[in-house]
Amino acid sequence: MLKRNLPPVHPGEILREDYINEHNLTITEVAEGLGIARANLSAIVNGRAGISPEMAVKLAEAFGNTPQFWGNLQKNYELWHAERTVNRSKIRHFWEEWKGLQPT
Amino acid sequence: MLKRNLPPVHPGEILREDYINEHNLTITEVAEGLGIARANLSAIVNGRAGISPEMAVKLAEAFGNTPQFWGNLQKNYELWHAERTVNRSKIRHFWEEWKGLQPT
DNA sequence: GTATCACGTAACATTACGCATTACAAGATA
DNA sequence: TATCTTGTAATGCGTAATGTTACGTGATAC
Repeated sequence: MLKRNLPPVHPGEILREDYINEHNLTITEVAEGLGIARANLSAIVNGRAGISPEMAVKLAEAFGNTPQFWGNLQKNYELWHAERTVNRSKIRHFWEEWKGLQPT
Repeated sequence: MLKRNLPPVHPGEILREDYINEHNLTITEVAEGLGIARANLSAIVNGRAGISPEMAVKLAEAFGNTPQFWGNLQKNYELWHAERTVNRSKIRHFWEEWKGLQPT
């Protein structure tokens, strides 16, 4: 298992570079194709909004991949930031009290 | 790849059954161990709240598994509901216009 | 050269949700 | 009976996603 030290790119950046720019699409064009507002898509690709579960489904439908793909990008992004935000120091380690029952 | 037809259990249910009940813990006890309010944990295990990224980190720290574990449970739960909520009928299939460039 | 249009982004309002605080009901215990 | 513990609901706050509206910029039409 490999620990990442570098912050994962915002899913919106991948959306912009690998799907919009790569295929010479515009934000307006894609927003219309997804049935959402331009402002909404603009916020996503600029990192000012995340990819909601509903948006993940729409993106998958439009770009021929899975909602899991977009959901994973978003989840990894959020978890990476949460891991360095949350103060773990005062959390009780229940699993150490179980001696031999720890899941992976 | 296997398509699930049955709704995934709410992550809070797994938390309650496999971690709290299984080890004879109480909501009060676990909430204190996590450093959160009882009401907060109660809402989660009763399906009235989801597991946030921050909560996933805390649960992993307390129970000896990974934030990814809890994050995946939550993501799968949300995506399953989003898939049957979102109206895909009017979404443009950009990938069909790319002919041979579809990602998996 | 000015007017119009398309495009991208910001501002605002609405809605939903995670979380803390508070209040309440039920059961156990002194 | 009174007090304490436990679980849950109600309330308020902050944050975030979304749609609508507005604004600035560049291209195109006249």
